Amino acid sequence: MIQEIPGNVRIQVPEQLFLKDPDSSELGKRIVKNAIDMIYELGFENFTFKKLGQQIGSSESTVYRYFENKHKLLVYLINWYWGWIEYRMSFAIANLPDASDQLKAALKVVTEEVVEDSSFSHVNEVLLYKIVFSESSKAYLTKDVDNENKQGYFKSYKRLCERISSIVLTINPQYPHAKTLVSTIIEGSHLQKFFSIHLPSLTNCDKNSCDDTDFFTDMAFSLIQK
Amino acid sequence: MIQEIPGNVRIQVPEQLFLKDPDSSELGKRIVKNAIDMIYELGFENFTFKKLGQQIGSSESTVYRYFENKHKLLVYLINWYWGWIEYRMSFAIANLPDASDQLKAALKVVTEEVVEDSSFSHVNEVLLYKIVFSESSKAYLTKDVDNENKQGYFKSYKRLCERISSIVLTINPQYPHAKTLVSTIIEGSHLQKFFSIHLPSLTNCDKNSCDDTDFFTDMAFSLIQK
DNA sequence: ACAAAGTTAATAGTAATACTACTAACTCTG
DNA sequence: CAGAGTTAGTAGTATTACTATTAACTTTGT
Repeated sequence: MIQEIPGNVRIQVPEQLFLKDPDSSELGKRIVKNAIDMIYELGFENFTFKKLGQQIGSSESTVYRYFENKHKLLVYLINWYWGWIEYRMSFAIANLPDASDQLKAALKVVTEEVVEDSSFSHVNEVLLYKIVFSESSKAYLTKDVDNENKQGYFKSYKRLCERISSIVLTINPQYPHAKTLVSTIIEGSHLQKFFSIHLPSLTNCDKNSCDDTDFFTDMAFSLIQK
Repeated sequence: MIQEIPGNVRIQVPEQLFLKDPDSSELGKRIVKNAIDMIYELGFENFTFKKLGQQIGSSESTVYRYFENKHKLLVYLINWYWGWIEYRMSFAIANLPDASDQLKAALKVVTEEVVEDSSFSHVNEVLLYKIVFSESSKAYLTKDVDNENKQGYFKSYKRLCERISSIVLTINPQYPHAKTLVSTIIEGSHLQKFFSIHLPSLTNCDKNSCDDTDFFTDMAFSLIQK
């Protein structure tokens, strides 16, 4: 069940990722909405600003007025996604007094498949989830990653990992691999989802119900409690 | 310690990945050797056949005679890498009667950093390892993955995972997540290596001694023996 | 020995992509 | 309603991925 997000909340994205805030105009929102549709349809490599311009009945350079290049647009989308996940996680763990319950709830939000569009925004979260698990590593697997990291391109992701790691450390302050564990779980869960669809011989997950939440939750607690 | 590979052994790569076997000529070997150097130097995105042609004192189209495009060249290199790893793994587990010892040895080969060039071939394994952990997921994260999979582009990788999974199942035939566990470990180990260098806040691994073999070995045995 | 056949590699392209400079038009402010 | 600022479209350029053609060299059969 996806947490309903109230109308007065916006997912914040680091402003160095856009030239003009796509959230500030109708055209900007259409750019983001259609970018998600098209990256999902075509894959990131085959997606171009020219095609996007055509799709929104405008021109290539219009898109360039919002985003410097398609790589930054991808990074923008991924930051939006992690911001959204962190928001949902905050709700999921709110008022849970026990750290183990918090970790369970957090891992559920992070590893569970997104199947429902929360429709609180112009963003289609179901498609964005599919983009994230099949394209998001391209955001950091570049030669420019160190520079981009310095400029805050991965802020949202790092903050989310940091928050979950701190729950782990609440459960066991002596556990020395909290960050390694959390990043392995988050990326691993996306990987399994991708494998279940495209390379099924590499996973035990089923295409239709890739339920790896149990697997990764079990992994976390087995390793922490030692 | 890297297993010395005798001169009469060749790492086999599926032949649909090249137009002319680069192992069959001096020029082909120079193409592969320099491709590894340049992909490492420039990153896969900035690497082009034109630049490679210049590097080897030849032309772009010469490279095209060996490889259909740069994506296939990357897939070729990655298949070579996994073929090489499987070869080393075979040696590492040979004559070990106990399945748990076999798994330990296999995970060591798969997760340990490659720091020594075995110099049995024209391939620089240290650089190739760096390419694999920072570029290899681009080989399958494409829109054409299903088709490429059918054509055997990921053969070597799948065979390696299959072999390690079967060791897991020897230890515990009831364990239902053998394949998920193995692919999570292999990809996770590369991810941690990348993070330790470029996004250190996402890992507890150290840049200089990213020793995640213990972490992943512990993970495997904790989950299997339940 | 040497013509025919096959192999190899360089030249010179094309189409598509990523990105930019410039200009026209519209809008907001005093 | 003049002038400043904003927005978006046209028309480019440089680079990239890839291909068609041709020239030259090597091998093979008689």
